[in-house]
Formats: sequence, C-alpha cells, structure tokens
Amino acid sequence: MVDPQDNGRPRSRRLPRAVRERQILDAAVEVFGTRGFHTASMDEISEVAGISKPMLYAYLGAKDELFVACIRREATRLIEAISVAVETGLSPAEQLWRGLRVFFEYVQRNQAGWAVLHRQANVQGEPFVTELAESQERATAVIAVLLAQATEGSAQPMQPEQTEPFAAALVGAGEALVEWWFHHPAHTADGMAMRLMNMVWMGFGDLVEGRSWTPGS
Amino acid sequence: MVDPQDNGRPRSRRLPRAVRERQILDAAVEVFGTRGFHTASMDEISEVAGISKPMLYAYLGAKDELFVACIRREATRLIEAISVAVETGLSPAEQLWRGLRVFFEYVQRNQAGWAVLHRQANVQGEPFVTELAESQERATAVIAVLLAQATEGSAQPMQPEQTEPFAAALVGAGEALVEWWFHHPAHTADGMAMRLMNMVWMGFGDLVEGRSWTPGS
Amino acid sequence: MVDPQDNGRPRSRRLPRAVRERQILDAAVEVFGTRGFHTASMDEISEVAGISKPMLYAYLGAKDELFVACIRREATRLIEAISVAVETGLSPAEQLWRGLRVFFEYVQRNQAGWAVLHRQANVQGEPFVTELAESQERATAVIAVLLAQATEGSAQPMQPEQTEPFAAALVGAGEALVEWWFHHPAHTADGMAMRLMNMVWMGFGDLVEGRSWTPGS
Amino acid sequence: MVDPQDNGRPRSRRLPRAVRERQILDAAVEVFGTRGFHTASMDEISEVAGISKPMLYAYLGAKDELFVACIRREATRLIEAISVAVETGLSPAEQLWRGLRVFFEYVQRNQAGWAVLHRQANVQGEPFVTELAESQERATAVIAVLLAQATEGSAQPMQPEQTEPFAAALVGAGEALVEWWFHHPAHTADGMAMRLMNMVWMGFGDLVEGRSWTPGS
DNA sequence: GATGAATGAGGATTCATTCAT
DNA sequence: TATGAATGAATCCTCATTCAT
Repeated sequence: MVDPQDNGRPRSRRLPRAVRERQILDAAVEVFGTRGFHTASMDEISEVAGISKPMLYAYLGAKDELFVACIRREATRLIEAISVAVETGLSPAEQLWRGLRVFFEYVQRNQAGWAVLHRQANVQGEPFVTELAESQERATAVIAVLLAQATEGSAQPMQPEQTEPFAAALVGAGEALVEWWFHHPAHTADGMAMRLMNMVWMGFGDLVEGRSWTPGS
Repeated sequence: MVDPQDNGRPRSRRLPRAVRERQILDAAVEVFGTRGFHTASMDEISEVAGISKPMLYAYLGAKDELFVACIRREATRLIEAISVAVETGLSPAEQLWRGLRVFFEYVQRNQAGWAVLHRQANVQGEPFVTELAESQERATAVIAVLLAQATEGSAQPMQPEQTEPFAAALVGAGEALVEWWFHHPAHTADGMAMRLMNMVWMGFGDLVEGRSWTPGS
Repeated sequence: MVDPQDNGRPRSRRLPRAVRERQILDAAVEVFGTRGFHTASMDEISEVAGISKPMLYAYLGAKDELFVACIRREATRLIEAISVAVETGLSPAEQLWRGLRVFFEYVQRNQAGWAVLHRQANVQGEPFVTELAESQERATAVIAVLLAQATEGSAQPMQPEQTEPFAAALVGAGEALVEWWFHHPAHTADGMAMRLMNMVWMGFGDLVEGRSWTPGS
Repeated sequence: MVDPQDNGRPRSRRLPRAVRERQILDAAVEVFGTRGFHTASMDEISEVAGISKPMLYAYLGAKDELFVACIRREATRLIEAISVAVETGLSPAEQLWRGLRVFFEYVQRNQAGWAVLHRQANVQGEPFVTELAESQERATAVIAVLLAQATEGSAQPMQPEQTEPFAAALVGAGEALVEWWFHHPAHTADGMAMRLMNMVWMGFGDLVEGRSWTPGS
C-alpha cells in the first residue's frame, strides 16, 4: 500500500502564501504539461502540489485561471530569457543566434513549461484562448523587433507588415524543430539552434549551393 | 418549435456504408475543427451528421477512433494534393513554390480540416497521439524528399538527417503563417505562399541585403 | 443489507417520456417537500424517482429548473381545484366557503406538494424567486377576483387596490392555519375551513359578540 | 486595491464579550436576512462582522446555532415591542390596533430581522426547525392571550383551542400583508395596520356591507 | 485572545457509451 | 438496420469547520 499523498515532497504545512503559490504553479505546469489541459484533473494537481483542493482554488482560482497563470509565468520566463540574451549591441546575425540558443536551452531545461506553452495552449473552444493569444503575440513581437532592427540600415528596411509574419514563421519553425528534437534527443541545444539559424539566415537556396552560416562568420 | 434534429440535411435512411461514413466524417471534421477534441461531444457530432449515436459508434467506433479517422482523411487529402503539385520534373525552387501554393490553397478551402489536423491534434495525454504522429511524419516526409532531390546534383547533397528536421521546420513555419493569416485575412493564398517561399529559399541574410525570390526567377 | 435502489416502486425501464416526467416530478415534490430546496440532493431525487441522474437532467434540467417545475405543477393543480369549486353562480359567501374547503382538502391530500409550494419557496437569494412569485400572484389573483365579485353589487364596491392585499392576507391566514393544523391533526379539513371562514367573513368583532357564520346561513 | 476585510467598521480588538456578540449578531442578521440561511456563508458573516472565523465559532457556535441565536434575538425584540404596546387596560379593539401598529413599524424599521424571522426560517429539513417553532409559538401566544381577554366578559368566552388557531391565522395574515407591502412600498405602516385591523375586526361580511373599523370607534 | 492557513466531505453536472425495442 | 432511453464514472467546485502559530 502506498500513501497516495506521498509524492516525495514533504507535505509541509503552514507555508506563507507566496511559497505555496509557487509550489502550486510548479505542480500545475507539470501536470498540464504532461496530461494536457482537459485531461489534467484538479485532483491530480492538488495531489502533486501536496495540498488540498480547496487551497488550490483559494490561491489560484478555477481551472481556467490556473492554466492561464501557468502560461503567463512560463511565457514571461521564456521571453525574458530571450530578451536578455538579445538586447546587446551586436550584429543582427549574432543577436538572432543568441536568441535561438537561449530558446533551445530553455526548452531543454523546462520541457513541461514548454509543453504548457505550446502544445496544450493551441486548443480551440476554450475560454482562455484570448488570454493566451496575448502571450504568443508578445513572444512574436520580440522577434519582430529584432528583425526590424536587422534591416534598419539596409537599402530596403522591412516594415512591420513584413517582419511580423516573418517572426511568426520563425517561431513556428522553432516550435516544430523542438518537436522533432523530442524524437531525436541525441542532439544538443546548440546543434538545434545552429540548424535553425542556418535555415533562417541562409535560406535553402544558399544551403543548396553549399553556403552555410557558422558562428562568428 | 424547431426540431433540433433538423439541420437541413435530409435524415435519409438506408444509405450505403461508404456514403454514411463520408457523411459522418464530414460532420466530425466540422465539429472537431470548431470545438476541439475534448469540447466536441459525440452528441453534437451525431446531430450534425444527422444520425443517431448508436450508428455513429457502429460506423466509426469510439471518439478517439473517430478523431483519428478524421485526421487520417484530412492528412491524406493534403498530402496528396501537395504530392500531385510537386511530382513533376521541374526545378527544386519551382517544385517548392508549387507545393506551398497548394498548401495555402488547401487551408483556405478547408479550414475545419486544417484545424483538426493542426490545432486540435497536438494535445498530449490522449491515446491517439501515437496514431497521429504518423500522419504528421508522413507529411513531413513528402517535403523531406523534395528537399533531398533539390540537392541531389549539388556538391554537398543533403542527407536525410539534414532534410528531415529542415522539412519539419518548414512545415512548422507554414503552420505558424497560416495562424497569422487567420488574423490578417486580407492576404491571398498566393501572397502567403510567396512570403514563405522567400523566407525559406532566400533566408533572412539575403532578404536583408535586398535580394528576394520571385516566381520564374 | 438493503438495496438502496429499491424504493418499493418497480424500476421499470424504457418508459415513454411523459410517464417518466411525471415519475420524476412526483419524486422531486416528495423530496423537496421533505428536505427543502437546498438540503435536497439530486442524488436522492434520482434514487426516489428510480432513475439515474443523467435522466433527471435530461428530462427536467438543473436543480433550479426542476424546482420551478415542481412549483408550477403544484400551483396549477391547487389553483385549478379552487377555480373549479368557485366558478359557479352562488353567493359570495358560498363561493368563499367552497374555495376554502377545497383548499384544505388539497393540502390534506397533498402535503408534500403544499410544502414545496409554501414552505420551501419563500427562501430568498435563489435564482428562481422571480419565477415563483408569479405562481403566488396567480393564486392570490383568483381570490382577489372572488372578493371583487362579492362586492360588486354593494354600495361600496372594492377596488383592486383593496381586494388584492385582502386576498394576500387571506392566503397568508390560510397558510398559517395549515401550519397550525399540522400540529393539531385531529381536526378535519371541513373544520379548518369553517374556522377560517368565520374569521374572514364575520371578523373578530362579530365573533366576540357571539355571532358566527355557518354553512347555509 | 481595497482590503476586503475593511467594511467601514473598525476592526477593533479586545472588546468585551457582550459587545462582540452583538456585533456578530448584527452581522449575522444582516447576512442571513439578505441571502437566506443556506446561501449565506460563514465567510461572509465573519467579514461583515469584522472578525475572523475562529472567533465567530468561539462566540456563537456553528452555523445552526448562530441562526437560532439570530431568530431568538429578533423574536424577543418583536414580541417585547408588541407586549409593551398591548399590556395596558384598554379595550380589546384598541389593544389589537396598537399591537398591529407596532408590528408593522417594527418590520419597517428592521427588515433584515424580519426576513430572518419569517422568510428564512420556514425551511424544513434543518436541525433548528424545532428551536424555531418555539419562537413562533411564543409570538402567537401573545396574540392568543389578547384575543382571550377580549372575549372574557362576553357571552361566549373563547377557549384556548379557539383563540390559538385564530391567533396563528392573524399572524399569518400579517406576514402575508408585509410581503405585499414590500411590493407596494408607498403605503405607510399605519395604513397597513389599518387594513389588517379592518379585515380582522370587521370581517369581510361587514366590509361588504360598507361597515368598516376606524381608530377610536 | 486572535488569526491565516488548511481540509474532509459532499453536491451539481456532464459525457462517452450501450441496451432494449 | 436504426434509435430513444438509459447509466457509470468522473470532474469541477464550495463550504462548514478546525489547527498551528
């Protein structure tokens, strides 16, 4: 017989509010990331968090709201990591390269968070889609700005109407590559970043001709 | 008073099996595409299909299986459309261009099908994820072959290990662009295809320099 | 061990819709009447009705709606019984007397229904109060009309503004007497009706003087 | 941001027990009166009272007990007010008239208390119904005594078995009139009292004939 | 004395799925 | 074949009540 409450973490009592909230969010990200929004049950989340359901509701509200809170936290973390890596005065290519590396590193270190962010969040018909779209747009916007800056000095600077879809496509390509990565886990984060950098920067036309991008070039 | 069963389609009886199955699949794609897998109810699907629930189960099995059937049908349709557009003896760039055009046209004409394929299918924790991955891999494989052919004659032909992730990234970029398209519906399918073609073929490096790709070039 | 499903009524299956609805309403009135709206549980109602909860919901909707349905049915029954007894061409006193008799007879035969109607329904803060008030007003209106007719030919015919509160007070007195009756069950329905008739028709002033009302006077 | 605990009343500490209890009862009557017994939550009561829940329980016990305490206090207040108005050596009609006036005035000044007393208290299935009945009987008894005294000198003095149901009916009529009053708030307390006095004292038979009761007659 | 933190227990509701006709 | 009728099993959520500080 195994105590179903015993999940390895000590079920410490009387914690201050802030700590509990983090505990809960951690558990929620883990469960949502593994099971998906619908399949996840508040019961399981509360068990993993080591608290009772009433506390779950008291601290972070209903299931929707909890999920939104997860998304917000993870999105913020990812976006900030990328922003930090990027906001220097380097060349556009270098900036992009750094951003991509940070991105793959984040995903590697934080798979559940990534799943929450990407795989569970695209489901239609939910009350939180609107809330979610915002986070995704914020993410795309960071990239779009990066692209805009890259062309600023060039002959044909890109307009937002061009950078925006480009950024969206870049994010989509990144997401897809992550998915592929899950099925081929032997590769390193850097290796993945380099792959994407090459595609994005050089384009297939150049790659076909044997020209490729390398760090420092 | 309106008969809730009356959805305009005649509730004809004694149809041959194949027709019934198509009817059902059409309804299922519509409902799954609109509501998402979990939020969709077998009740609604049977209503939209114009048959009773026991028939639904008799013809296409449980909810999972029905969803898988939807995915399979839509994936097959899309892949075939692309394959047809591509399997001629044209230049790689031209092949890719045609493939992309067909892709965006398909999505435009068949939004529910696309939603089933892309947005609802990425949910984890379901018994059908494995089944689903297969379809997605098939789609990616078509592109990968295309890319492999493109480099066949070049100095550094790409190996599957290279083309495959590239294809995945391309598909991901396409999906993301479609999403962006939904929010900016003024653009044409051709315009979207051209956008993606430029990114993929020229790469950002070239675009920054003012070089871009145009059909026929 | 007793089978909790076995409530004496055969759990017959496959009944036509109309029959089931009556079965359910009967059970609901019984349980609501005994326990009160809040204390009653849908579980118990479904058990008493001999069906499963999903059917309960399918047929009569959520708890609120079910309760409203109960009230409506019981109110209609009572009002109709009284209306029938009253709508002849008799003298006002005779009409009133008949109405009262029918009222107490109804309550005697249908205690649960009466409890639903009167005791459970006055609770504030519920979503169905509005729906309920309507039934109560309908009941009062029947009496008010009766009173209005009684004074039609007199020197000072009563206006609605006078008959309405009077009718309300009469109904209230009736309700209170029923409550008292529950604690003194030895009395007959006719006896109770006579009591109320005397109070209402003669008034305390006359009673004090030794004048009272008797049928046929 | 507003402190949810801040309801205007200073959350003073260390008050003597009696004061605290009054504070709590005031809050409880307010909340029970507005929301009803079941819909009211101990949380809200403690908030309105400006104390923490453990204190609430320490002072006045569980929810049932608290509710009973509310009823007892309000019933006592009302009964005392009426008793005072009535216990003089006036004529029966005058006594009744004064009692009714006090009754409607009390209700007007103390609506929440009245709601607790009348509208929330009739719910069955609760452990406190017995406790409650006692209060209601006390109230009725006051009236019954009044009626008994009125007939003491007459030819046919009423026995308790007659006065008691009459008193109950009178109370019921009063309650119903109050309800009607809530929907027609333009009327004054005196006007309402006069209405009821007329019905009760003269009876419908006299009223129909154009005879009515007026103060001082 | 006073309270923020915590929970056991239970209720409403829905849905995929399957008989019995 | 075709379906109206039926349900087991879960899930979300709330509330009265009580520790531990």
